[in-house]
Amino acid sequence: MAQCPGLHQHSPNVRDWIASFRKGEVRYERGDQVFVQGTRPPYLFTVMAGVLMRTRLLEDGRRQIINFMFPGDFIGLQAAVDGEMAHSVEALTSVTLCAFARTQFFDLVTQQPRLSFDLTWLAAHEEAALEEHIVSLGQRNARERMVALAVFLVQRGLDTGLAPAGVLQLTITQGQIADMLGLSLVHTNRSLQALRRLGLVDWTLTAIRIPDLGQARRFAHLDGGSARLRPYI
Amino acid sequence: MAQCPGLHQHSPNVRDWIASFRKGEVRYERGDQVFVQGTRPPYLFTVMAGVLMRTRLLEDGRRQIINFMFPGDFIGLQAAVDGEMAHSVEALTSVTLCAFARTQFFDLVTQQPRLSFDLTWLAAHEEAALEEHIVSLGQRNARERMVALAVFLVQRGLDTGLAPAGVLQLTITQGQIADMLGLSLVHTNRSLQALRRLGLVDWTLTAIRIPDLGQARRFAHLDGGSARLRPYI
DNA sequence: ATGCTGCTATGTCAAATGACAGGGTTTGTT
DNA sequence: AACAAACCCTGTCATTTGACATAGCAGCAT
Repeated sequence: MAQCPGLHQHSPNVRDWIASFRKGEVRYERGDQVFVQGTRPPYLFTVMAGVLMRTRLLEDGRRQIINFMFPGDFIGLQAAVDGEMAHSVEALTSVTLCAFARTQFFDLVTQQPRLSFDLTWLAAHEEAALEEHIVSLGQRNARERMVALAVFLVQRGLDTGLAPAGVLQLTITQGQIADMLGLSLVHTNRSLQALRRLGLVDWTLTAIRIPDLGQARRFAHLDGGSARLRPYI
Repeated sequence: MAQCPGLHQHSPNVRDWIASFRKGEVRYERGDQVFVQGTRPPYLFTVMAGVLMRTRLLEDGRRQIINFMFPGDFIGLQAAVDGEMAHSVEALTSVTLCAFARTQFFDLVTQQPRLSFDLTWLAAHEEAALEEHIVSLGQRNARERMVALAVFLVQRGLDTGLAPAGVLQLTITQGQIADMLGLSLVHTNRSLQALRRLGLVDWTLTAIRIPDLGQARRFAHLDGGSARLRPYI
């Protein structure tokens, strides 16, 4: 199993069990849909490398990006207990995923206490991330939202070793930023320019650069997040 | 343990284990803080009766209401794995909670596969609810958001037997609605009046009335949610 | 009665954000 | 070279939402 800095390793016997449980690795390229909203996926995944996004479509075409997923994240928890997907998952970079059969999910929770705890840990932290996103959408204006998102992404990049120099190399279009933050594309563009002029965040198509993380955090009214060791399933 | 319609019951031995695990019942009145953001609570809770809300404060006084909690919900998952609360929890009605020691949380996940699965189920559904809320905040305008929230609350009321006649008796101020939907109080007031005039939702201080649930769902671009049997921890 | 508190309502104006329309650049394809 | 497809950028104007100030109304204590 691939090593990834920032993620803890399991004991040998847990690793054995994982090895028997997993159904192999899958690879997707940027733009590929891993899950499609409304379908019943037979497999669940763990992200081993790459970045993805979780999106939700309304019937009239509006799209909301719910969150981004980094190495270590579990894809399909909701499908695991409900069957049908309420959102889609799409690759933002080349990704490699580790696949599990959905029907075995119950066994995982039941027979592997340690993994079950890790799963709970991941679920709790995903919830915390969504909470933060809700605070952004509800209370912060366009610029604050952008800075908050940029800080979040760079922080996750740092945690998972994807942003070694404090610069996250990740191609996200302004349209995607707009759909994540609930803003129009035009307003997103203007706000990004403003932040660039202010020297707070330099966000281009292919990279996010934050000159001063502390200053950015203060601007967006974020409390300093401490790095955490994420579990790996 | 109190019976609550819409929640499934456990087998006798699981009930025994729960009985030994729980530390007793607690009662709070409207306005009481069950958890305070930034503290490390020694207890976790299950909601047995009543309604609460989860809120998040920014240092400059802005407040975001994250979600509402109904009977069957688990309070403190994030504190269980992290220790420190990222949000506050406040009672909206008289509530009775079932308390567990936080230090025993690991035992619950480890030793009770069935309960561990239920916990995962609850976490997944809480995540889905937050997802829906994010879609509201990001993509829906003021009126759509309000209708979406009203439908969500009435649906949860129906599921948990709190809204027998399709009318949810629950006192929520316009200020709270505003803080939930990320709108100003004044705009919330005007939008509520508009919805009342349109006959879509009649939301007063003490009750939410939706004359035609299907129509309301269509207005807010919500897909019809099916009732689910929620687990009880 | 008086004042107080928390909540809902209204009027007026300002600021944030969205809609539409069009132009520019890069990249890849034929 | 010509074209097309994605992007990013800019100008102008409309709409949504927020800010501020004020009034009314019920409950409640003195």
